[in-house]
Amino acid sequence: MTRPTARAVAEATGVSRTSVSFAFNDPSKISAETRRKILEEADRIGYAPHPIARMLTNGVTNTLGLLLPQPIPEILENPYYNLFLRGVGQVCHREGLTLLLTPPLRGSMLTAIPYAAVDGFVVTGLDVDRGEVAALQRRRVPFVLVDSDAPEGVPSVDVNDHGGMVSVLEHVLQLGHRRVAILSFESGRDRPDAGYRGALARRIAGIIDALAEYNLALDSPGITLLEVPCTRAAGYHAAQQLLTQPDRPTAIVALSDILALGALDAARDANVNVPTQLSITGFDDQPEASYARPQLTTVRQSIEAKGRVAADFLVAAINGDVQHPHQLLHTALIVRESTAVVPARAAGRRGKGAVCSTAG
Amino acid sequence: MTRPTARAVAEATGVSRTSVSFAFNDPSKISAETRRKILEEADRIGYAPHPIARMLTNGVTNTLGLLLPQPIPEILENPYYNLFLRGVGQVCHREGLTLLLTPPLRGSMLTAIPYAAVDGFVVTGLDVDRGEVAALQRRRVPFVLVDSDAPEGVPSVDVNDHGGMVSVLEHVLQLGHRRVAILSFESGRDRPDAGYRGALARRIAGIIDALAEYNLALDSPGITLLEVPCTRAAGYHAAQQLLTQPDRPTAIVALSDILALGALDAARDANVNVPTQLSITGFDDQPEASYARPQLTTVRQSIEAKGRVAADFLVAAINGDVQHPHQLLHTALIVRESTAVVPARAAGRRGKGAVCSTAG
DNA sequence: CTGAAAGCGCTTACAG
DNA sequence: CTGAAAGCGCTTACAG
Repeated sequence: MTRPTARAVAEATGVSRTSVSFAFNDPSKISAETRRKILEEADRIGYAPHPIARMLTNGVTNTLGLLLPQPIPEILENPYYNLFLRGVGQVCHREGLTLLLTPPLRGSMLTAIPYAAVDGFVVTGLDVDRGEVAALQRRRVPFVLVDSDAPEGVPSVDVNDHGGMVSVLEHVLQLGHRRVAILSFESGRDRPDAGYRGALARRIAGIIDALAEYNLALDSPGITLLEVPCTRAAGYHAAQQLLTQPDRPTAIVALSDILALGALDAARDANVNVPTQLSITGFDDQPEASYARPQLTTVRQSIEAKGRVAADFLVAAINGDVQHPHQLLHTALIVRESTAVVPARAAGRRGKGAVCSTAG
Repeated sequence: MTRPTARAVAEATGVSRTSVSFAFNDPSKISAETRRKILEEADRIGYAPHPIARMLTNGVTNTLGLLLPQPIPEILENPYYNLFLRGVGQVCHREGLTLLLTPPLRGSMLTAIPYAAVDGFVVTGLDVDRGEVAALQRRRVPFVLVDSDAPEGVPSVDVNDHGGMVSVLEHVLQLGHRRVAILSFESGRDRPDAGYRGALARRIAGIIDALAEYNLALDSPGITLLEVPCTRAAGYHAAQQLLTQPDRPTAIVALSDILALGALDAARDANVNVPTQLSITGFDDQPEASYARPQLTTVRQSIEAKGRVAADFLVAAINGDVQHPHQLLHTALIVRESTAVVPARAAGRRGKGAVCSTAG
């Protein structure tokens, strides 16, 4: 019942364990006949070199680790990660590597690291504030940071979150919308006052800057910021809430397509026409965005490219490349069918409201 | 630049390597003070026990392997695997395990096995004909077979493919359809004459049985069987082809939702109304099936449950449970909006065609 | 409570 | 072309 070892093959074949190893790893060092005998016996008893012993000796696992911020089932619910995984998977395919999904252990991403048999990590969703990067560096394991705030000495991949957010919000404001709900995914901050980090921080900054051009701010009347879990259902419920408010928003700017699609569902069920009565925008440009009806106006980023570039950087780092490349991928505003000029009635109401408040 | 070892910690702290190991694995065996000193030094130099050395010694990896029939990027394009992975992921989460995605190595699933540092494999999409199972068994690695033709001594999980297929095809035939295109995903057979295997074989058998009730067969006039890659695009193109035929089918029965959704896209673009001019059915009941317009009539199977049960069985096998459970999950016909009685014109034409052929 | 020693299963210079 | 030996880094009975 116990696994066959090289010793068993060696004894049955009458050769040394060295020869058995050579049969698998360097056939040029033994005779063809010896090799044939060894492989035949190995096949017969089901022997293959123990992968872990081999990894220990060779110091190579041929496995890329993907350090995740949430348990695997939650990660896979998010289409974002599906695309990201594909990008990483492309590199795995090209390089002949396996991919280890490494969720947090006892609630901590860092704790999971020393248990993973990998050559390096692609790190996504890490809160990089409190010494996490330093801890990672001390481990002497190659890694690449994605969508974080990477310090100089660490390879990293990001997208132009700030620019993307500015462009979509400008688009909405140009259409005349002034009652705008920002639908954000949860920040993963420990405390509400901890401040935003990484990609989300850059998107929020983009929102603030775009609003400022119109003399608005996050706390201006008519501007709302909601944080919800990053699921279609959460987008649905948040939008449902918003649509029942007396002075409901004329535009919902979501920080993720999945949230925007949920909002689209809610509008349909509430018989609110998009875009004539309500504009909705997303972020990501996932395939779903163009399958939706109306097709979603959104910010395109190539999530797949992000995964691919991150894995490329990791492979380079594993191969001893001492560069620490930072790549910033571009974003682009994709205007489709889900945005339109603010409804006349709402614009009128807005005017009236402004007069009222001036009078009051 | 080299990784710190237990020896380094031991020397810096003035204790033996044994004590260092105990500090991490069995604190009860050393004094609290000694432990504190060791952990402090370990943290300072970034030491943690080498995961691979630990795996070799302990004989446990805390990793589940998922043996895949295609490269990772292709797998992730298929929403089926997303759901399946979630099910497996749930068990990983519950048990505190990581998940290794193991694609074929040099084109072979079997070749990939001896390189993976895992405690066992969930095996999906394996062609179980030619001794693959025997090879797997000889390795003495626990594994669970999914959607295959598992022999008695091997844990396995399947769904009622045959019954599901019978019920959906009966539904379509009862609605009067006699020009029916079966849209199948590719079988992965080496040769066209190799015969179907596993789940696909059972579905095809279900089709044949349902047709037989109506005195039809796969090669009856009006019945078509197409094999295409399992992607939305392939479903689209296949349906596009079918819809331009002179005697185009009045129903498309797809063996997968993703194919059916592609067919739905094609019908919309060809201005063919579903279901009044064309009925379309799927298989799986993925979330997309009910988001689609019209909502898709399909066969429900719980892909997620399949993954979960398979992983449960694997965990049991790893824990030395010597049972070899086989589980057959149920399927159910879900009638929604994409099926309707055969169009009168087509029914008429069919009648006329029959008369003609009799006359001819 | 601590330490010297064996063992997990392999690979690979090195000597023959 | 083949074999004895060291080493990869750890864990854990066992003796002190």
